[in-house]
Amino acid sequence: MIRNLTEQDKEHLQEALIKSGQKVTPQREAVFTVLLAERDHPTVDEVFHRAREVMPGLSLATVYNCLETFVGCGLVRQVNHERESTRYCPNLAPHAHFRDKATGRVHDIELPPEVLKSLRSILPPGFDSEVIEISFHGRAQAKDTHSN
Amino acid sequence: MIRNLTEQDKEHLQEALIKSGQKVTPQREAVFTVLLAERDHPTVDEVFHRAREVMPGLSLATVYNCLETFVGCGLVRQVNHERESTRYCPNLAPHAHFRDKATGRVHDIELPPEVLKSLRSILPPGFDSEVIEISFHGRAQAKDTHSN
DNA sequence: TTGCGGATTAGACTCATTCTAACTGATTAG
DNA sequence: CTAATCAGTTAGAATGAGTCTAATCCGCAA
Repeated sequence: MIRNLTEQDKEHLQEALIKSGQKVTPQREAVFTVLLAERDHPTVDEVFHRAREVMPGLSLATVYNCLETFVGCGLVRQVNHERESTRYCPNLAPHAHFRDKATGRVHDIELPPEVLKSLRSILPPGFDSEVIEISFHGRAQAKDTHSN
Repeated sequence: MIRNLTEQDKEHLQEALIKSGQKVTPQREAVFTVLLAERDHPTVDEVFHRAREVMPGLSLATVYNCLETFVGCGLVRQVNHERESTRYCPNLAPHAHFRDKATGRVHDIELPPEVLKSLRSILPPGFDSEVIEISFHGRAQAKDTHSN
């Protein structure tokens, strides 16, 4: 299930870490591998259990640390919905999230630049936004739209 | 600072509560009054302390209960930002939120119908959304834009 | 007056997340 | 080499928002 990182992914990880002055460690590789393997917006706990299958000694604190590091160097995004546990997503393209009321699943919704632009345009002068979070909440009757 | 409800607000509260089969109580009036008095998106704790000034015996659990009731009957909206404490907002018109990085303040941003529409249009067929949450995060150099 | 049911209360509890302090292991300095 | 340094990891304790529980309150109807 959890296959190894491709050379490309490995380089991507290395580059991002080194660029922000951090090291590549086995734990970070394991956590990153888990994130890429199944892009279903896992919680920290889910990442923890999946990564443990590959690296049994891994601690929860480390998973928190790794994920925070990845967020810090722009490798992954946090996804929050109401006050549920934070989920993580390696999709870096600008996108919104759709939270399925029935299943709890999170789907990525592509966000065309013109929509993004029209959103930015509603900000009054003097407001400068770096991040825009958009999340839908409702029902999806879609078959398994690979949630990414 | 905390003035009493206007007749109109009182009726609004009564109507919403009764319509969903619940009672008007002094506690609910107090909490609602606090929400209308200062529309700065207070946390539960802030509401609690403000309401206590007027009703010293009020318990935190009741504030949670009241706010949940209000959300349930559509009197107020919850505002969540990342995993910080939930905030409450009596502005019912469709609007987005702008979270000021520097001050932590939340400002309401009017949401024109055409922008809302363009947002809905990015959902693939089969996705049906009842709620859309939009939150900006950045810096506002605005003077005190009455955060509502 | 008695009983019923919704509302309120204090305090215990949960659970995601953060913190702490000890430990590890690689790299650098002497 | 050997020691010092330092980022990263670890287990477990601490935090804190929110929820649950069980007892009590209170207005209303029989």
